[in-house]
Amino acid sequence: MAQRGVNKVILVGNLGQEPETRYLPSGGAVTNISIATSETWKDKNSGQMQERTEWHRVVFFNRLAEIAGEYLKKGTKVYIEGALRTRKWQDQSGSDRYTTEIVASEMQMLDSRGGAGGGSDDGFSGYDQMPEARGSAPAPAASSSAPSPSPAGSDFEDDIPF
Amino acid sequence: MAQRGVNKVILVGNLGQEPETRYLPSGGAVTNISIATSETWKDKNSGQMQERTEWHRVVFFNRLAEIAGEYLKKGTKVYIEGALRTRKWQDQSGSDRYTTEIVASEMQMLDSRGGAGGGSDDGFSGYDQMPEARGSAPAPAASSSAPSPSPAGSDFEDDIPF
Amino acid sequence: MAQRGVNKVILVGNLGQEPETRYLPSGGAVTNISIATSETWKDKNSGQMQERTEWHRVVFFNRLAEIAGEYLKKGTKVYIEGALRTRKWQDQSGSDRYTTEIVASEMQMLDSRGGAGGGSDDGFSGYDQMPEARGSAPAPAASSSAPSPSPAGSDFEDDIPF
Amino acid sequence: MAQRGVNKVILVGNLGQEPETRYLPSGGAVTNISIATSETWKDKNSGQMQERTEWHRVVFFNRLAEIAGEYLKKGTKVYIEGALRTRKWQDQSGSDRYTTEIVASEMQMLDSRGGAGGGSDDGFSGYDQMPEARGSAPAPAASSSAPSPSPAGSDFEDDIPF
DNA sequence: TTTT
DNA sequence: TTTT
Repeated sequence: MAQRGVNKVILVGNLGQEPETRYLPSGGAVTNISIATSETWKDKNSGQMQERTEWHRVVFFNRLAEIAGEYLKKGTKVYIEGALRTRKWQDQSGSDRYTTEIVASEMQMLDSRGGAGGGSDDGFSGYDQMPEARGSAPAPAASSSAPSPSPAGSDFEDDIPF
Repeated sequence: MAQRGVNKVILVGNLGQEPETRYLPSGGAVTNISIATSETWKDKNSGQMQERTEWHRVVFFNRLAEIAGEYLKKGTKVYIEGALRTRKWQDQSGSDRYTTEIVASEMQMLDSRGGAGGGSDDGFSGYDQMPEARGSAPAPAASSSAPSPSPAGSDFEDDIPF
Repeated sequence: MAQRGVNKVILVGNLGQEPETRYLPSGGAVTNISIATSETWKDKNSGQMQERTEWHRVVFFNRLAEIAGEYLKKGTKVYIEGALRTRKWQDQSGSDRYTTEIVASEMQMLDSRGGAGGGSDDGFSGYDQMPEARGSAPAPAASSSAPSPSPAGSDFEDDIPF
Repeated sequence: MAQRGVNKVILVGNLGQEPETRYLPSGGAVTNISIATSETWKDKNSGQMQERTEWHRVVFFNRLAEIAGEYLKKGTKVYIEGALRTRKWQDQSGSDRYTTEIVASEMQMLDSRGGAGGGSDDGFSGYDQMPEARGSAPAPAASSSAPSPSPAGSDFEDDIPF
């Protein structure tokens, strides 16, 4: 609820594999995806182009997890906003391990209309059925949620500007 | 509630004057502040240092507006997260004018404890009483709100990592 | 070169019209685009869905301006990173007017490869020919430029992690 | 130099300990810091306030590394902008480990004037001597660098707006 | 109008 | 003026 400091991550990348959704004892959904970003540069010594791909583990909770699990696919390009979280866990030998993930609070699909006019027999056509959403807490039985910046009431007229 | 595209602004700057709070007919608070950011560079021709200050109009609604109106002061350094909104209005001659503002959805005071050891007889000491908050909609009688990134439930233990 | 405070804008939206490129006396290119972001919400009173579209003026300089002018088209979805700048100008009656723009420092095209394997007879296939770039200053005869986050040298091996 | 996708992190937090600077064989500086962000929330079941602190490993290269090593101290509040990078390394038993860090590309000190009028006998008074900077690549012998958004040339007059 |  |  309250934040001290700022912990914000913004990613745009493509899913490297299908999302994985599981359910907590509380019933809340948890979906994990892995998305890639990459950078290329020319090596100063060899003059050769180099490429480096970074993989990001992203986790969604609750309603966002359900949406992500349903609409995201391997290869989908997504915009993700979230926060860094490093989890501690034990490997088989009992020693501590740490994994850093992005806990998503917002997601938007960036691919256009489900594939150039063809196919998509599940009827999903891009932005029509929930391809964007705001997150909520992974707390037990938490509901989805989502307010914020948001529309001006009738007290503030807002027209097309320029 | 739903966003198509991303419209995000992040600012860190100082208030140029005292915040101004007013109330809508609905009872909701609206606070305006103006904050400065600046950049300096060396002019290529003259070799002289140049400075340019940018002023940003920021508007808060509802609960955030009350907090901003109460805790921010002229000179305060703040972190603001919000969205761009261009409002249309008419000047005295009836011609259209446009003003672009940042509708704040999150705010954090960045100054440390209440001001150089002196005064501050209201007992406010920096981070102790609400110096950070999340926004909600300027809709009539909207409540404050605030979900997001958020705490891990007991299903995910999270300790100090390194 | 030096920044006091933070002045950052992140946008993802579609161009409402073709980019407009012009050249400064110095020879530097300047490209303007207008991109839309929108939000929808259910009105509390009427229960009706509402939509509000926000239009953002974005300006590119120099190399980025050339790339934007060449590759962006009406309808293109783009990621933009930049800074807010409010310009003062005089209208025909000589009175002061202000226009707020986003001075782009980074741009990425988000549309996928010109349509699922078909067509695209101009040979442009998405990411292959410059659809992303970093900006530089609008200073006279400024060159393009662009370092930052960046690749790890051989001192830091970086492989695929998970 | 070129980015495919977006990999951006924005942090505001305090250093948990003194920065650690070392030098690569190439002569380039590398500074590591650890900064904390935290969030508090009320537990739904117990009604108790909970707090969770997240620690972020941040690494600076070259010129930024020198500045960070010189000016940042334990407790300093900083704004960091950077990119996520997961490094692979081997522990003593030879098994693979991964560490995720933020490679800083921009840094700003947010603490005000060196301590409320008192002390600071090194003469450092906040923003006067390099408390903000942009990063460059960790490549061998890389120089510092860094342009971007940036000042308008004389072709664009930019005055105080409102 | 801030801040350095 | 875009997009869904």
